Amino acid sequence: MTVNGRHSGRPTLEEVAARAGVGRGTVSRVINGSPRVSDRAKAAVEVAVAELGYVPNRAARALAGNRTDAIALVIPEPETRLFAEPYFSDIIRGVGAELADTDMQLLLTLIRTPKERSRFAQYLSAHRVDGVLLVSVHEDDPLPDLLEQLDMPAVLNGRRSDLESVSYVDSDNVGGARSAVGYLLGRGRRAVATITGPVDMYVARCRLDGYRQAVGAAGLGDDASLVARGDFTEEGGRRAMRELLARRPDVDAVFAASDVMASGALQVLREAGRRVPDDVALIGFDDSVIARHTDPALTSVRQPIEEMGRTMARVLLEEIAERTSVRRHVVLATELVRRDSA
Amino acid sequence: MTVNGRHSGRPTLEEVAARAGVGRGTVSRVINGSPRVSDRAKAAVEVAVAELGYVPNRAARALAGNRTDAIALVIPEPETRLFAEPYFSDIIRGVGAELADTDMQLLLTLIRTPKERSRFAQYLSAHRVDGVLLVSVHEDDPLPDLLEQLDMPAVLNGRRSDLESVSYVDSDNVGGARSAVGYLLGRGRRAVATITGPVDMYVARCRLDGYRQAVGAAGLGDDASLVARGDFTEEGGRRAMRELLARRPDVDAVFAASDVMASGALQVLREAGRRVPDDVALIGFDDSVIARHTDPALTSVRQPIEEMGRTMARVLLEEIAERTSVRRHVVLATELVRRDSA
DNA sequence: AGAGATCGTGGGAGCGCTCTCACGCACGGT
DNA sequence: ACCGTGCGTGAGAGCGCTCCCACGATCTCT
Repeated sequence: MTVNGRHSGRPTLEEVAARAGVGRGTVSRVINGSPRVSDRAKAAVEVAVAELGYVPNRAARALAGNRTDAIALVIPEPETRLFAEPYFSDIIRGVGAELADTDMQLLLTLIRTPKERSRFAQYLSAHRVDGVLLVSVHEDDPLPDLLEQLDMPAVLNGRRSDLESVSYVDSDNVGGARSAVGYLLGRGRRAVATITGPVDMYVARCRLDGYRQAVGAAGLGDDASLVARGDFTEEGGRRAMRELLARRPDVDAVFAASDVMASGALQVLREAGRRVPDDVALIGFDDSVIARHTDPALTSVRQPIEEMGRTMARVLLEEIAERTSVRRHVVLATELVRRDSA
Repeated sequence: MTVNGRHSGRPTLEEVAARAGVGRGTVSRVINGSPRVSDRAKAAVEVAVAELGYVPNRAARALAGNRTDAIALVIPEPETRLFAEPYFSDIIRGVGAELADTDMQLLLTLIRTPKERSRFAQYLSAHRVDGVLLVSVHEDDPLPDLLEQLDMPAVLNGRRSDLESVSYVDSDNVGGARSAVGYLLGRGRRAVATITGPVDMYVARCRLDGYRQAVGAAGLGDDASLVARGDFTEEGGRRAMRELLARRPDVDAVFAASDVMASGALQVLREAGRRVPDDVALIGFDDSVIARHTDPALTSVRQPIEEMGRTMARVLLEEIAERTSVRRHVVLATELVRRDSA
């Protein structure tokens, strides 16, 4: 049941050429959108392509053209679990949306063991993708450096530090934290505490910075007794909140650097008999599912995750297209989503 | 520059062969694990491969071998949002784990528009993947039929009906619902209601069936006034719960076919002044993040999602390996996770 | 001991593209 | 009229692999 052909497969370039009455080269030019083709030839080829239902063979193209038309989305596993839940799918949604009109393929690569990491390095040097999207980079992650060294187009989601050299797309963690704390201060709260993430994570430091900036801008001194260290887990949030309550019984607002920690803090506040938001206002970060389901629902800082995914893909495609290795750094704005907890 | 000289790329099969002092064919046999190679030749090749850091060129292999060593994970978009959030990442985690020791690539394909759907169909007929993993099939989804028609190895996550012909991996929705309801009955609840999903979804019907089986087994009649229809949304859960409360003020337990609906029901119960679990016991389904963060935390039926992902991948690989198209149907057990709501 | 069967092996013939080059042909300028 | 100059074009030469066939060497079995 092959169209009218002798062999049992998909039509090839050659067959299209024969049908259109042109050479292989001309068909190739039309397929790849080269301008140096006469209108007549182009039309003929397009007809033949349509009639035969021709679709280029990716492998052949990759082999001849020395490219792959594929990019990898790399996810270091340990992270995934920690993530605010919709994060992952939102990033993918964004990347997918941006890639939809391209014929780039999206390869998913999970890395959870050192073995898989080195496997991936090998993978990269075998040039099996045209570019890499790296989610949730750690400060001590060697992958970005490897990517840079191999001169492989790459875009990080987040960055390792202020000095990040590899291209990245990040959300404005500092600004988000600052506006959350600013909001609390604006509502007359005076003893505004914060529960931080692990301070060896850049993103945690940024949120703490934002807190400090807002507090400083309000003319309040930097009071260490209002800063408790968490670790982005619920239990960590509980612990930090207990600490805060012990140190500063007068606390009237808390900015937690993640919804998960805020959720933990909320439990402790309730147990301690503090009403939220009446006695203590509470703001989280991430605007995750959790935020909508706690009682009261959490006011939280939303990151434009899907937009980040889209931007990452766009930036990567640009970087692949122009072969120069100009780094791009994009920081997207966050948004304070007001609910009931503050 | 490339003919037989040192070119600037990765080592090729040919170079490995030269270095090992054997022919191209022999190297290929070693690489692909063919048994018909002498130990001596095999050792020599392995040394050469290691020394040169040889990694086979995927495109060349695909072109010559007429396969791709890639499978697609297809996600119909409208669904994704509905999903209990960790679902998606858990499936991916499972698939990834199973694929880790293979050199199969995982391609992610989002389908959100009819245009993308037809694009994907074309993609399939161009044979760009060796197999397909299809998440969250709808009953009227034409994709599985297309897959079957193209004779493309495929595994569904869930099934369209009892008569599903394509291979699938599903969780035991009927059994999960039955055990949840059985648990409620076992604790002495007598007016056990259920909030169903949309009845045009197979999974929703299964959970309703499980409910009916448990109620029937307890010798209680099938009481339509205890069945309220939801739609897997929170608002649907609220509406159904109000309905239930109006019809049966004596209701003392509710089995909701999803955590999201259970969360909605919980709000209505609280507003109505019913204590959970004292007055009304409540069980959800999915064991999602939400379940852990409501107050009280939801007892819920857990699906082994990651295990489903793993199984899907394993089944697909088998199906690709043996070219026969024997269908496989795997149903994995669920587990009742007891928390505070029942 | 001879005839087959079996094994390991090398290398030719592609797989379906892209790249490149050289060939016409139509122009413009002189 | 002449010669460039440019454009559109066809086709050869690979890209790096797998498949397959044929070859000699070894191993059976009568």
